[in-house]
Amino acid sequence: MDWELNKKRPLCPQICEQLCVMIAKGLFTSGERLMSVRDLAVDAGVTPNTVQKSFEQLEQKGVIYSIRGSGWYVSENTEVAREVLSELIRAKTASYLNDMRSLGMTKDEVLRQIEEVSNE
Amino acid sequence: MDWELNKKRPLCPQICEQLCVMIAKGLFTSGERLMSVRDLAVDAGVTPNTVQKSFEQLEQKGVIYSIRGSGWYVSENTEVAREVLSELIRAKTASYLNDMRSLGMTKDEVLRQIEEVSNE
DNA sequence: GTTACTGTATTAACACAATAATACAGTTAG
DNA sequence: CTAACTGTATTATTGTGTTAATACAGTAAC
Repeated sequence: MDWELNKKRPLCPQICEQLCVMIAKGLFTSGERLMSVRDLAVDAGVTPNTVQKSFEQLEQKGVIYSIRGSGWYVSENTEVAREVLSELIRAKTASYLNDMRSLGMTKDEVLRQIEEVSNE
Repeated sequence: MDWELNKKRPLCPQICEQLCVMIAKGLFTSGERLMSVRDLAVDAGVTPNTVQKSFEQLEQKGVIYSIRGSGWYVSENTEVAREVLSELIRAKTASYLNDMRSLGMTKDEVLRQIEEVSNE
């Protein structure tokens, strides 16, 4: 699995995001066990510490849960992952639009820019 | 002047961006003197240190220049500011689209999302 | 029951952005 | 000339995200 983490952004939230995407896509089903903290750390090229923090944050949102000594598992309700993802997309879009507005761009100019950058 | 700096993002680049916007908009003309490092720091609510760094970065790009003991001035060619701004907008849009792609969004879904968030 | 895996917790170290407090050096206006 | 402004440089401190190296505790399989 390729994590292609962006080194310019904090790694912890990126791992959270990618896990949500995978659950939302159905790559992991309800109750399924995830990779161990240590294995995922090696796989993603980060420290176990960072993975542990990511898992804890997803746990707090109800996306996954842990069984001490056994592993981390996907929650019964995978809809939670989809909701977390939707909100994330909405927030990132709002942030992007806010940035563009600060740079003096109108909505139409933004849309044109997206078309332009898409065709590269 | 309201700087409305986003505290979640590094302040130095934000000051650079806003200055470019102002120059690009023609609020400052060629050869015009900018606010002093100290005054702008008070105005924007940051340290003189941060403003100094912002100015130096813009100087390196050819947007402004300094006369020691006198002040900072807008370059003769204000087109440079517009180019810097264009590239910034392009980079931010590319980064945003990359994020959306990582979150499993297609271009059309992104466009729809922008319409949706715009109407709030 | 032992071994090898799990999650969990703690402490130290590092890099980066920013703050804070100065100090030094050049300019400009009175 | 001098006083009050400029830009510039230096050093220390803070907060955050991350790495690193352990240690402890629970689970599962042989």
